[in-house]
Amino acid sequence: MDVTTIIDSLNDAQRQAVSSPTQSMLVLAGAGSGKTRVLVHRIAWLIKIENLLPHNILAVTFTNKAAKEMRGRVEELLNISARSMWIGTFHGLAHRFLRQHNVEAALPDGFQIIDSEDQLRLVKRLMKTMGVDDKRWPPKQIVWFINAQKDEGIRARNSVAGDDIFQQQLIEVYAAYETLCTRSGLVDFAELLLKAYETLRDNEELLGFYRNRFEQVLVDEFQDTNTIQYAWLRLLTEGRDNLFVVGDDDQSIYGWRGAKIENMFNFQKQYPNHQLIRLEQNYRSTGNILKASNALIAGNESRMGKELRTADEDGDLISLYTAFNEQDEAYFVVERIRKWVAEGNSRAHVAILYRSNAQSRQFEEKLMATGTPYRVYGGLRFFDRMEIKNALAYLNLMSYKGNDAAFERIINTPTRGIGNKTIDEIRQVAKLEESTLWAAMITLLKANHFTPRAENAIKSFILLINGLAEESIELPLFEQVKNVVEKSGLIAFYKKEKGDKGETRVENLEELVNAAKQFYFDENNEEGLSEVELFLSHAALESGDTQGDDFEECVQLMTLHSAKGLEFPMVFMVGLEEGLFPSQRSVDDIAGLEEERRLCYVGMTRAMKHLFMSQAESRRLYGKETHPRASRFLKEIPPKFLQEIRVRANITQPKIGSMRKTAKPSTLGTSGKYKIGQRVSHEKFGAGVVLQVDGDGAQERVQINFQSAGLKWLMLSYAKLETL
DNA sequence: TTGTTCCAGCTTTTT
DNA sequence: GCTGGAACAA
Repeated sequence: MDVTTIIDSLNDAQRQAVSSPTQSMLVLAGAGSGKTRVLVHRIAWLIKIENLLPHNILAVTFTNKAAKEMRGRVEELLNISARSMWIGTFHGLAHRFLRQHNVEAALPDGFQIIDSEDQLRLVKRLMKTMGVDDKRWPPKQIVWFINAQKDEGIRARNSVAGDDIFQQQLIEVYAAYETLCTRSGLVDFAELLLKAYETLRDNEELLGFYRNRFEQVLVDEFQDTNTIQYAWLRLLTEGRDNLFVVGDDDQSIYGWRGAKIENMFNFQKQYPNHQLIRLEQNYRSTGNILKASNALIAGNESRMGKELRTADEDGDLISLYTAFNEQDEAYFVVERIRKWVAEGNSRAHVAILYRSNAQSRQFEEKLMATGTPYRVYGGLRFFDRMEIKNALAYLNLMSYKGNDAAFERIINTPTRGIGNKTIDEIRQVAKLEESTLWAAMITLLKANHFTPRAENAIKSFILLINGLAEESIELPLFEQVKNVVEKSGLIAFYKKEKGDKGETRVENLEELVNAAKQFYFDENNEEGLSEVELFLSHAALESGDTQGDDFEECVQLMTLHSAKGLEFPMVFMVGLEEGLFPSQRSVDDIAGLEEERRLCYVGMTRAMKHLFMSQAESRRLYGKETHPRASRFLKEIPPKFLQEIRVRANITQPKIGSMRKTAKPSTLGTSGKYKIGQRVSHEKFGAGVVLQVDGDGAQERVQINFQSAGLKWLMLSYAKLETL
């Protein structure tokens, strides 16, 4: 292996970043400038040229997907196994660290991870037993407070409220929540980070060991780090000056969940010997798109300064479409996509990006009506589904009886006659005795407290859990899962649920067994976990990708946030209206507005060749017709990069007063052919009855109630309908 | 224990 | 205007 394989394919700036000796470095990597490439090649350089062992490298990312990709690419480039290298997410690495040092961290051996949903449930429960008014202190807000405190490294005991009663209550719940988690061996996401930080900070030996071990610490998406993550990185690299961070202040879009863009500025002060490298060569977009993006982001005050260049030609101008309403907007977008596909292009190369998830519906409807395959990102993930979480709760409780979150979840799921009253009694005793729910249940049982009926139910519950746990010892993972899913009665329970829902749930449970079958168990895992434990941690920390990856042959729909890191030849940014984008809730302060502008920048820089931006003059929002003004961002893009598209020259724009009519489909049935009540047949959906007619000309569509396929809206110009 | 009805709330998301 | 959750009734 010689140097050339590692640096030949790089440009000057990239090469400089990759080939410097181990030291602190800040790589300002613009969109599409080969950021991941630099990280991968940097690691390769460290191993091959600086002779570092993979074991001596720490690389941190934000998503599992990024971590996986980086490891894979390093292995591919060097043709080695990088298994001993610590590459992972902040949470994943903190988890591994805590498993290895659970004694020092004062965590029980089998501690378990809870996700945000379980966290909220616990807090709600807790507030009820504490008698906290959930009107004045909405549980969501309390959870937000707790996590924000933890992100800042503040424990309940260090939280200061002063005379503020409201604040005092928040802290009181925080403290109680901490106690509850400690007692039941539960660790939430923020806790993983905070606990890892504290353990390292307070244990000189450990700190010395890890500082010594990691010759270079690399961080991806540094602009997204929060206070505690940066503090942890600083601990690890203090005195060594070996922190290599890559980030882009212009793409910081997660400030609202604690990311501190200031970390980038602070880094420059706190690592005075660092080298600063700017990657400004863009390999993604054509000239006009890039120049327009540069112009937009230049409107932000707090930036480190960076201007992307491309060797590519100017290419298309950005197309701007002002739609009459959101229907029209969706129609326009879908039409353009159809045209593009008809010209022989791939659907998978098209993305529709919106500010909020609710906007996807219009596009889905139109795509569906035209029979265009599409995929929406960012829905419920596999491991987040109720039925899956219930099944996992059984496994959790079996391996750790103290897990109150799991206990609450399944004590009466499926219903087994343990009602609210009984559970409340158990909760009371648990609170009184400061014990776990499981222990409280046993106490009450021994005290002959329950009515015969409840007693029976509880006994059989205990028998079930213990029985499952015993049987499991001998079984391979997937058999355990299968066993649990069947014997817990979950399958039977969901089979009874009517409609497709129950059926899907049963299928998902079967899929869970499948997932367990395919789960790769590394017996020598550094966490030192058993197969089930590892599977459960995996489920909690990697609940399944929502990030777009395996692009099937379909149009990609996602929020601007989830588009970060991706690229598409053709991009539609929709809903560029004041109040929507920038969001109404961000326009009040400069920081919020700048983040929105960065979001817009992120969206624009996703486009490789064709960028469309659209707005609607009228939009239904929360059931009300609104007439938003064009987004300020559209005005911030120099007009020379824009080209207005007018496709409705021959459509008279209705006056504002008459707009309501268009929105109310049934009043506007103009079709001569299809009247309400008309029976029709469709080649795919079969026979049905026309319920509503809407729009005219090319936009005319009808709603049909199909006997087998249910309600559908169909565009008349595409749907092949026959009157019966 | 389940089904119904009412009511609040309503960016962005990973782990 | 829709949805999810909680309160209530049967």
